[in-house]
Amino acid sequence: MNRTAQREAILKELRSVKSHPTADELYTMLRVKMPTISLGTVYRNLEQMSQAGIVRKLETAGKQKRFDGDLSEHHHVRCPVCGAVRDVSPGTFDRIDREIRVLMRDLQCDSFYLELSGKCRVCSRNKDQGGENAET
Amino acid sequence: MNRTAQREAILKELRSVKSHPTADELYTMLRVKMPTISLGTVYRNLEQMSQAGIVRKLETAGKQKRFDGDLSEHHHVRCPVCGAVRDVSPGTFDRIDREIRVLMRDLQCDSFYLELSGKCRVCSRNKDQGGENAET
DNA sequence: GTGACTGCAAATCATTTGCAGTTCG
DNA sequence: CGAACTGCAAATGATTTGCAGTCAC
Repeated sequence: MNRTAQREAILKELRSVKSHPTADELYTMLRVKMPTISLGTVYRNLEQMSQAGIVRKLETAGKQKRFDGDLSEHHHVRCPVCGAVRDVSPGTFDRIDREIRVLMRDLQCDSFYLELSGKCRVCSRNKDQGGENAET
Repeated sequence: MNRTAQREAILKELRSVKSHPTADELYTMLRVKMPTISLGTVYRNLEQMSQAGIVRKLETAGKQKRFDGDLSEHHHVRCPVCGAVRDVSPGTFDRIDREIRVLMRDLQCDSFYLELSGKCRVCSRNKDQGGENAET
């Protein structure tokens, strides 16, 4: 894998945010500093880097894939209304993670994905009920 | 919600299989008995019935949504190679489920989705390595 | 030099939607 | 009858791909 300005910018941007952006969001963010970068390039590099294990492609529900530059083991909470994803403090699930891994052996599984669902700050505030634009 | 032949056929078919089919797979299966049904109708009804809580739309990874006619609480194992989904025997995770629900309170979450990843029977057999058509 | 990479545009895939005609209650 | 529903075809949205030119090593 070669070293290119685009790839480095993508990785740097992804690592600098906590928002688990989609490819498209990342593209928008990147264009500020690098106006000629193309969406295709962003997709290609994210795919490539997640194959290489440099970034993580989240297996979230919702149609758009989200990416995470933080490779440490941790779980996510996804807002069912707007789709935003936030981290669960690492450690919170340590005990549970261990127990799950034990069961995985019997089931011949080698990994798992645990996603919690809970409204984000913004969407809880909008208590105007909330049947408008739900995802999933 | 009206009662229509199409909707009943969809529900019956979904309940009769253990495969967690995609809308498209269901469409193919249904055409045998009901050759004029349209894919749009299958999508519309699955969405409608999952809203109504009659069927479950799975939050699996992978681009195509999968549906489950079994409403009982249980988890799934997804084959990372072919995307097939199978059930984990109910009960297996009871203890873990309870523990997760306790943590959910603190995190202001109201549900969670746990998906295990493990090769299905067919794909494990194909030990011709397996880098061909992986999903995710 | 040449293989990896880029921007761009067109293609693909899953899903959704508009519409005109049907069916259910 | 009027609302809910259907088949069909066209539209949408996310992601992928082909291509011709460019850059890294």
